[in-house]
Amino acid sequence: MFSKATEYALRATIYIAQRSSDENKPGMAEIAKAIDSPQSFTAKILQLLTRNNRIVSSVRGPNGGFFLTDKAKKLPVRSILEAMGEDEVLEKCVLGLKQCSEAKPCPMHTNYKLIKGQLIDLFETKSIQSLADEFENGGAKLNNRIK
Amino acid sequence: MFSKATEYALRATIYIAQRSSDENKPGMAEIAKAIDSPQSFTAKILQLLTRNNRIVSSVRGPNGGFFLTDKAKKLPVRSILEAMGEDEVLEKCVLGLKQCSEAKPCPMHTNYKLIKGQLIDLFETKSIQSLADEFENGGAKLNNRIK
DNA sequence: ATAATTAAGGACAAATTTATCCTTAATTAT
DNA sequence: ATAATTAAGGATAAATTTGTCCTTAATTAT
Ligand code: FES
Ligand code: FES
Repeated sequence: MFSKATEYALRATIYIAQRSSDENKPGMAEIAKAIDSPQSFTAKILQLLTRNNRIVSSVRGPNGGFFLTDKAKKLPVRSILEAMGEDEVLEKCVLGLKQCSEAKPCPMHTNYKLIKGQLIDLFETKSIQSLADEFENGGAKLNNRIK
Repeated sequence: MFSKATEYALRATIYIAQRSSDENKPGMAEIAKAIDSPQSFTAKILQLLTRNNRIVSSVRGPNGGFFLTDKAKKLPVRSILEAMGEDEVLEKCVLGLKQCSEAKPCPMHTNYKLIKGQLIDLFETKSIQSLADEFENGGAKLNNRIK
């Protein structure tokens, strides 16, 4: 559904949201290990998310790392997709027509639009914080390396 | 959601299902034009779908082209995804964990699994024929070039 | 039989995505 | 101030996806 880059972006952001505080900010090595992603590539992705502090914030130097402002934590998950330039996936025609519309629907449109609506709703309603909470409770994981 | 290759595969197969008969079998040029896809690339994709007549059948020579057997028309749309080696998209974890499961759910799992279930159901329940019917009725399109 | 037509298939090219590595800049601790 | 730490950023490479082109094989019409 999403590119690897966006998957890493989602997992990394959720991890940072849950693990960062004023005293403790996770760094690249920790994050990449926790979400099971290639470190250098994930670093590049966090650079995107950090531009203008749109989603993620960071500090350099000893004890530096990444964190989310309270404001950022309240953002809908969809804002991560937007920052990654991949949120059109939610609006796209499932058969790849140039636009998904009632006016010129593809043969799957009538059935798919219901699912599409729920997908959009999910990504717009759920906040980054709410996912971090699921992670914190211990019920949800951000990796599943075969043990 | 799907690769371009799979999008073309879906549109091409639906088009062939509706337009082919014993007397008239659409050829590559016609198909690519009708579904607004690059002809040579689409030809490669139809080669995949034609292997062992899994989904699409073909005949070479004058008045040759592509068609679907009655049996093939009854296949679920998911079988096209399978032939394209892309049906794991339906089962995948939305955050890219190696497996989507109740045992090790990601933070979106609880919400996403409902949508996922509907997606799987849609692709397993809908037949290629039923989509061809929507196209035939004229209500559904397989392209939307900006006119 | 011959020529024309059309899909099959191989080789290759372009574009995009994924990934690594190294240098620079900022910040902190000493 | 100096050294250590950590993110930012540039350059580049590898892998995958998307796409084209040309030759071959099968079939049909004449
Ligand atoms: S037009 Fe295809 S899903 Fe809406
Ligand atoms: S584990 Fe992520 S969607 Fe099921």
